[in-house]
Amino acid sequence: MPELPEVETTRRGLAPHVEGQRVAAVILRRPDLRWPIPAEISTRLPGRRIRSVTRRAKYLLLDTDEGAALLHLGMSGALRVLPAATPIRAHDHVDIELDSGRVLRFNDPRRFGCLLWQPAGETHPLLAGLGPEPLSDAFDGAYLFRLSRGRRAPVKAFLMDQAAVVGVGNIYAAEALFLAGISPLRAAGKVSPERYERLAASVKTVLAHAIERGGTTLRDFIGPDGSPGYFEQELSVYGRGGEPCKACGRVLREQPIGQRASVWCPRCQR
DNA sequence: CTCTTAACCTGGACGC
DNA sequence: TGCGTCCAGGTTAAGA
Repeated sequence: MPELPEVETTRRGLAPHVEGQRVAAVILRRPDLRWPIPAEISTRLPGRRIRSVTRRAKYLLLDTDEGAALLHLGMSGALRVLPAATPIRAHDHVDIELDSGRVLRFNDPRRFGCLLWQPAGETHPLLAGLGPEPLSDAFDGAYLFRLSRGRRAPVKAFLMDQAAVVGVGNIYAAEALFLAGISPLRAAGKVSPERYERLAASVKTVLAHAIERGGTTLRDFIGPDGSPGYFEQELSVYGRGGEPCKACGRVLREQPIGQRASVWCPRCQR
């Protein structure tokens, strides 16, 4: 469930406890997540020092000199740093034990997440086709406008396409489109350059603000220290179908777009 | 290419 | 209390 802000919140919480630590052991309790966990996680990771914890799109990378452990939280995954003796709970699939005596524990009820290995100097195939980071300078209105020409899919689906821009999921796509005043149903190829400037700026604003708040906690998400995120208190449209628009009072419309629940204000968003 | 659809898996909420 | 149904923050694979 985590979108970019939740993954970034996880990264920031993890980093101080994980960076510089040597991996003492890896315990796999459930070797089949979305994909089987490759042998390298058991053979290459133990004994290596974790140089840094980085993020690309919604993936987290534990970087070592030999390569990187590549983690995705899927819809329901969570990473926590815990004392080594912490009792195992349901869906605690992987432990990465650290020299500090603590353990990095991966819990994922739905098992849509993954734990893969990226050899040093290589780019994992899953990372190869990703679009730019939304908070980078490479992502702006001109980029969105150019890429969207000729596209007939709804702009909301375009915005959630990780090949177009990474990190924007169902919550923040809805919020950014509201902030930009653009209907999620509008064809991506029919949005003007001016409105794409507004959309790019809205995406950056919404994501940066959500990161400041520690992400959005709806059901599953908890930060690495066990605390919830506080951004849900500021959601304008997501999850508010049938309720009044906070800007104009009009009843918010709800309708699936691309098989994802979508909410928007028919007056504020055109 | 672009776009749509089904599928992966589990738990919680809701209606009867 | 129990059971069936629907829904959920993501992503890929397959097909049109």
